[in-house]
Amino acid sequence: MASSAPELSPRAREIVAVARELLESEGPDGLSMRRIADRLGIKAPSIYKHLPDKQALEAALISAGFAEWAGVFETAATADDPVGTVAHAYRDYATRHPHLYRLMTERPLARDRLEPGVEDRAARPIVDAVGGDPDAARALWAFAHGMTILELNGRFPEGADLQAAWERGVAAFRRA
Amino acid sequence: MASSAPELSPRAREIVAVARELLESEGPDGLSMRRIADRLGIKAPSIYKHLPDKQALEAALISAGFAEWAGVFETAATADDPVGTVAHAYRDYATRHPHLYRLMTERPLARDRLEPGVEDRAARPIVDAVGGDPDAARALWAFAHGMTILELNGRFPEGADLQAAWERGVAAFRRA
DNA sequence: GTCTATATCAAGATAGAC
DNA sequence: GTCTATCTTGATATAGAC
Repeated sequence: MASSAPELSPRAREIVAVARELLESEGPDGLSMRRIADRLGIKAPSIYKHLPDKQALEAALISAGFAEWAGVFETAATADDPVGTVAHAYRDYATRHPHLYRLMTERPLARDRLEPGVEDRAARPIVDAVGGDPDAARALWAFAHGMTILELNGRFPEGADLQAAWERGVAAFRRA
Repeated sequence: MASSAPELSPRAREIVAVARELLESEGPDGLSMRRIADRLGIKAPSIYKHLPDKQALEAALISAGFAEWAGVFETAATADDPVGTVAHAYRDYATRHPHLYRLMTERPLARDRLEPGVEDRAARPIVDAVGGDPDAARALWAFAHGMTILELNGRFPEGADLQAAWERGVAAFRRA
């Protein structure tokens, strides 16, 4: 049996909130126990009285991100053009939260430390958007993630028309 | 003007060869100056007599990877089903060299330290495969990279039929 | 071409006092 | 709930002798 995340104390929640601010404003280097403690006006070891380790902190941030995905995608999946709207929502979220997006997607997931069910809740609207086929949903997700992360990494050529590339991919998946 | 990579001495090439073995067999942790030196039977500082810094080492590995991509994709792009064949070649390369694949794709590219032209040579066959449209090529690349890196990161569910997901995506891009 | 010694930095985490 | 002091680990890189 997976263990799943324990409830967080109010103080732990404050710490997670500060961690998120730091991650979003300064990137992964901001997400160190010392930097978080500095921002809180305490010392790094004190954090360990409220959270067992750094993974717990990251898991809380990732769980929150998935919950936000679920909300955004659920709305998008009910639109006239579900594939295009979900893709747009995906890109929009990643653009607004690039560092959190990386944290959520760039490494293996410690699923047993997440809030139970959040990952599935985030995924379901994408399956719905393509009409219920999980294989098609995975392909669409791969396209959206690839566009997103390659753009975040500056991997497309200087003058590339990424809007056009998104539209090409979305059109392909809309048809299929 | 970008500076581009200087020629490597024979000894530097030996170091790069060992670095590649270590990267492929042990992953990114194997790619440390100390581990490379150990394998060569020398001390880490000695490496700096042959290569200016670690970035030079990585750039050499990445340039080699792009050159290999170019070779594989050029063959694939001339097949009956260029989109499917290029996608298959892409997945196959990443499966055989997962750690090098990560090194090549997961971070911003230090383009001015690469062997000039290799990146373009690797990209051209993909553009050819989709009939010359760079936007479509970028979308196809994003799909292939997304499938690849999400699989490497263990992000698809346990029993997911990834072959089916690849086929779904390829079919969509073949049509478009 | 290689060595030793060292600089520099930063990270996560623990023990135990208050 | 927070502190100080410390452990442990790891990395890239430089100076200068041989």
